[in-house]
Amino acid sequence: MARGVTIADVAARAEVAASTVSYVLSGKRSISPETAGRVMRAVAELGYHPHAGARSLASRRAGVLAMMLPLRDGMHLPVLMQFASGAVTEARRHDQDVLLMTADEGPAGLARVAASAMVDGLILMDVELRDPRVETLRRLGLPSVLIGFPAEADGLTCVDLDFTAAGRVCADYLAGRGCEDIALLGASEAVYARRTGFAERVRDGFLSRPGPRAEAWPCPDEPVAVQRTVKELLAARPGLTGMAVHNEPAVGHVMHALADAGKHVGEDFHVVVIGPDEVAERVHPQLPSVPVPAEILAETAVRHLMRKLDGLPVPDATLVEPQLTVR
Amino acid sequence: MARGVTIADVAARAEVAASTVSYVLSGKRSISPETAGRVMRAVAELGYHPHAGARSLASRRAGVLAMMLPLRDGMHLPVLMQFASGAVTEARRHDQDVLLMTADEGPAGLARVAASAMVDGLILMDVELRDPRVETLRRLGLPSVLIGFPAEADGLTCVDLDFTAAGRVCADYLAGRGCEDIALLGASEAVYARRTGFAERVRDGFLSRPGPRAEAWPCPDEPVAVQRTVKELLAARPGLTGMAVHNEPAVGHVMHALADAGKHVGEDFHVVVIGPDEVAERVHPQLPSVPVPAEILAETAVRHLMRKLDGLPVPDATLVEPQLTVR
DNA sequence: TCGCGTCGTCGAAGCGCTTCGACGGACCAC
DNA sequence: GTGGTCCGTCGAAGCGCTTCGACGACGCGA
Repeated sequence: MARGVTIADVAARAEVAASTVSYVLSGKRSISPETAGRVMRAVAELGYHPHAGARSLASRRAGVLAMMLPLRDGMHLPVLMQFASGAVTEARRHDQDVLLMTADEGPAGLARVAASAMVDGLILMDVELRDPRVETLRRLGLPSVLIGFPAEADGLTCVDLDFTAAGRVCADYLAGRGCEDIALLGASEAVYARRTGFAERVRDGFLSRPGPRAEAWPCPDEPVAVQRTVKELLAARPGLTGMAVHNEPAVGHVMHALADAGKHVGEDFHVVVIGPDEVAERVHPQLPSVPVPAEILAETAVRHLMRKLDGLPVPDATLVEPQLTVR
Repeated sequence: MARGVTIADVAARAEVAASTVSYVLSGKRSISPETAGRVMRAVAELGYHPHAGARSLASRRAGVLAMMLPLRDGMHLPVLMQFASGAVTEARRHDQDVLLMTADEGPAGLARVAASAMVDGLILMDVELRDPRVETLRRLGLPSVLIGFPAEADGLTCVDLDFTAAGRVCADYLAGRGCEDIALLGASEAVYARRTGFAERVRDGFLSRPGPRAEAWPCPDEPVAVQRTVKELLAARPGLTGMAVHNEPAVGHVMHALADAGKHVGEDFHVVVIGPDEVAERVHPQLPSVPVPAEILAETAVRHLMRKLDGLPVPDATLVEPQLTVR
């Protein structure tokens, strides 16, 4: 491989000054069409790509966005991946690259990438109510967008699924199937205790719908416990005909327990999942679901971040509408 | 936020030349303990982090690895995510960051990051037998490690699960449970047709075990088709008592079909999954599985890549041993 | 005593790019 | 014709770092 084509090579070939090449490429000064043409041709012929380091040094813009993902537990892996994929795709549309960080780097990691001018902005995923990274973020002044809402969100740009609406959509769906007695099988108690954010909001939305009699139960993750919980729920509410499940690992076991209890899902009993499509597709029968729209969230986050980098205004809070997929 | 602490600030505070600071930090020349101590103290007090762009410009090392993931179909999302996570974690141990790229950028993307000196090396995931990126990679001479094996792997560094061994492990497991008549329910025909790599290898490994009577069937992904396939298989092989399933979306439906056919999995019939833990855990009963060891592959890949960057020798091909998880 | 090798440190020269100020030349209005 | 504006282009000055060569100071053997 050649020792790297520099702007000087391009300039020489196009018979202009290096600064002219720079201006052609950035469009920051007007250049005559002939000159620009010659430059562009030279660029193409030489396969020139500006040296990222040099560019970031001179222009104080790295062309890179950092994305910090939670990597222990927390959100569901496929969703995370969709998110990452969506973010990269959208970032490339803005000519940015994406640096992947894991949450275990914590606040120090943020300080590091900020101080080293390695990235221009940051997307922080899976933000918890009391998140130590948020304070660091404020102090660093690094432009950022959060997925999720911390307790004190003032001055921050946050994006998330409208979980309240998601809960309501599920209740609506069940009501629409004629259910008059429904329940939400939620996350485990631990989740409610920890990041008291979306789990509550789903519940509130679910319970807010006037009409059917509704109730919310927390639900553990382990197979046996799931079966027990379902059994108890059915015993406590004999008239139950519909259920929303907001607990991915439990879905398969819920279905099993319902079958054991003699319920025919899709016929005399209705189930809707709040979770990824895969989960809802891989049980029998396949279920309707309200997934976290990871791609949309990612795109929105990147778009907002780019606007901030360009000094444009963005809304503080953005709630994305849930979409029910019927199967 | 301050306008960035530079090496000059550190030098001033430690009362040495900037070059001395640089040498302390890189260890490339010997520095007296006293001086080094003063420098390190200044670094800590000022919270100095070298400017990544400047460093890469001057040293021709970016401190960044690129990771190119397939983002349409292909590998299973959670595995990809585990992989990404493992790679980032391992990369940080070597003081490297990870840039995320998607395969849709294709060869041009490789050329771009290579020419812009944005990254020092590359990890290419989910390499197919005939992969257009491989040729570009050869031409660019960018140090790289592939996950998967292309048709012509000479001169490349490749890492992958030993799929043949994985197939054998499954056959072993079933034989160990006393099964004398077993089958492999594999990927859909399309997968066999496309990236004729691991699907075949699993099959060969599975069939290679002497002992039980064994056979391999391709299997579609759609619920109904899965059920039909299982039904046909059972009809064709009435004595069948064990099955390995190498098809993630199908697992749940296979279980359903087996139940319909009156088989009691875990008792008179045995099933083992080649796929992620989640899939095997979320059916009833939970199944033993041989997952793709994403973290190990990622770590191995990063480690190999770092060795290449340091000019050390690495094996051309590395096959990671499969591990069976019994539940 | 002198010369020479070592060690620790410094200064300066880039790395490749952006950006600022300047400078001809063309064009316009008077 | 003269002066004032643009317009398109250029040259040079950094951006913050690494690295090379040099240079005192010191210790050693002759």
